[in-house]
Amino acid sequence: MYRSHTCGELNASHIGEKVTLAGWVQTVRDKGNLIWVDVRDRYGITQVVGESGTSSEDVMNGLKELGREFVVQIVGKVAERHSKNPNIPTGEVEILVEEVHILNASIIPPFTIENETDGGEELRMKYRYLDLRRNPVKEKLLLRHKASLETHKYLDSQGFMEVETPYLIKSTPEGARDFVVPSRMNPGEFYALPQSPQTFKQLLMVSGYDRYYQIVKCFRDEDLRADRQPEFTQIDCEMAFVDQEDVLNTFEGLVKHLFKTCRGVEFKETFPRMTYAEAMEKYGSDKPDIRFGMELVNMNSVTQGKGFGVFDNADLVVGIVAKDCAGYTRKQLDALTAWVKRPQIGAKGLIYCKVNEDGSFKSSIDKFFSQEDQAEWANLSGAKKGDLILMLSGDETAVKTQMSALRLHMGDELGLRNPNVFKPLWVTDFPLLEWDEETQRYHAMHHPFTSPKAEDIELLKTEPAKVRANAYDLAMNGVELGGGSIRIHNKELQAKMFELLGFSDEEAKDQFGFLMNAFEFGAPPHGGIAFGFDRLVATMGGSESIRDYIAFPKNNAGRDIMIDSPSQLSPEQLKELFLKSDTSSLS
RNA sequence: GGUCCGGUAGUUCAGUUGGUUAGAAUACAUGCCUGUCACGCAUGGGGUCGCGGGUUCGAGUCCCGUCCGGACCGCCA
Repeated sequence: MYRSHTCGELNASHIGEKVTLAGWVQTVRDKGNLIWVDVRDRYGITQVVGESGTSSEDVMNGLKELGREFVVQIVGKVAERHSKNPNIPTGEVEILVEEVHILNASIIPPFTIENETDGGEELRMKYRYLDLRRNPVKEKLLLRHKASLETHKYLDSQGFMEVETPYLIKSTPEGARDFVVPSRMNPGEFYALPQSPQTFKQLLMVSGYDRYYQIVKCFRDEDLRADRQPEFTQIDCEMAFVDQEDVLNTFEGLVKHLFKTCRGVEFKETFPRMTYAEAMEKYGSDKPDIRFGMELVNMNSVTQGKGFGVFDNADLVVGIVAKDCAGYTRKQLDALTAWVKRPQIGAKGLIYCKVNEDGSFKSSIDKFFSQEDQAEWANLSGAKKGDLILMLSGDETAVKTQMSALRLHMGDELGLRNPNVFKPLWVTDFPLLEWDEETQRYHAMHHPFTSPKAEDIELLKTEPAKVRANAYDLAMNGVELGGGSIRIHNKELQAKMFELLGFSDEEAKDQFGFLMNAFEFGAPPHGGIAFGFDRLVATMGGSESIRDYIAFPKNNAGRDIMIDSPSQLSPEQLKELFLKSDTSSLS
């Protein structure tokens, strides 16, 4: 027996007991005749102590040998402390050491294994197994575990059945770039790793498994972000004999359950809903952060036709009101202007208008607009005395995106984005298609299996861009947590969709023939949703980055710097896979 | 494919207008210390200033290139 207790469980009730602990040395505080060692494991920290005179010489010498992160086994008696430490659960007791066994030594760790580590990001990732010893990281992974467990519990309680689907599947041209795997047994052919189990879960509906779910890895070979990894986890769900209302209600239940059990946060109200069109109009985003207002205001009617060319030539002049910011200094306004002009945002400039406390107005374009004009701005935008109006102008789509970014930036700057406040929002009625300039064809906005709204089907022939889909997203705090749709379950309509998306009959049959065939054997009406599990957990934890919620994440170049992957293959391996090692043609 | 920021001791960072022997904190080592818990005190070791080239009497500092890391745009059905 290596241990009788963990390092997190001893308290005053154990005083006098003889115990054996095992764990890692957190710190040694050597005062010569008195040596304390903090022993740490997953469960906590327990202080052990040796005292010259009381403890044997062996014990004193043994304790003196210890260094950071040594693995030790301590045998001793639980005693009440002379001076207690109220900061830790075991702070009332300590172990009077009788035996010290070094189970393994450790070299000096490259960064301190403490809550507030001195290690930088790169170093912590390189030695991720050490980083994982730290409390803050451990707690994030525990939250993830808890969320996973509660997802299983909840969906099981609702009659959902988990079914595993294959990871080695077929590459399709739609959507994200596929990760591919060469097939040794089939020379020149490749599997693709799934971007999602989409087609499989639809086939399961045809099979009659009318409530399916899976917590599943998905793979997309696209560039990374703080909230995007090439392999990530989804809570993937599908239901048969449901309409959109059924799906939304069911999974609103899941999200409520998770926040209640994992965070102690209760959503009493039904989640608010907003159409895509409304979200774009009010927030310039399909995943608006509604923890704060600062809605976009169309200022065209009060800014155009006054001889200011920049506004007159714009499709859209859009404004937001920053509460109580009329006191912004020139320096602050210049910084905001520089911020929106960065290439990532791409605005040409930023117009401001201060609504002063005395009722006067001060804008960057006083030359073109009178005090009366500016009073109209305040009136339309709802700006009050002491507020600041910020305006951007230009092409409608671009300027809304820019203003959306500025709105979030102002929200951050004004402290309106509290990570411990959670504001969910269903966004519905997404467009079915979007025009892609590059390929000069329509792309499915969600995916090609999404059904159009019944009342818009006629538009498919005349104005495809205006067709709305039975598609929905769950946004929370400006993050897209999940999305789904009611699917097409009719072969003819599915064929029509492929046609609209520029597939020939041949291509559609070749790539999705199995699904089309299945639809001929009695496919039930069905629909579903998938949640980004990493994002969901990160959002619950109050973080915008999912990396800390993944045990072994990749860096922003898609590398795992700990195991140093990806890596090259030997010529023998390449030969076996019918691949050439020559990469010189790449440059 | 692109934009921005960073790279100096094991680690986190400072380093002035280009100018003497590159500093601090922490970590580490040694010694002292009987109630510490961020222990304290003293002493000590520790540097390819990412790499390559250039400008200069002189480069951590300026210029060019490159590598690595981070954030973002494009991309992500």
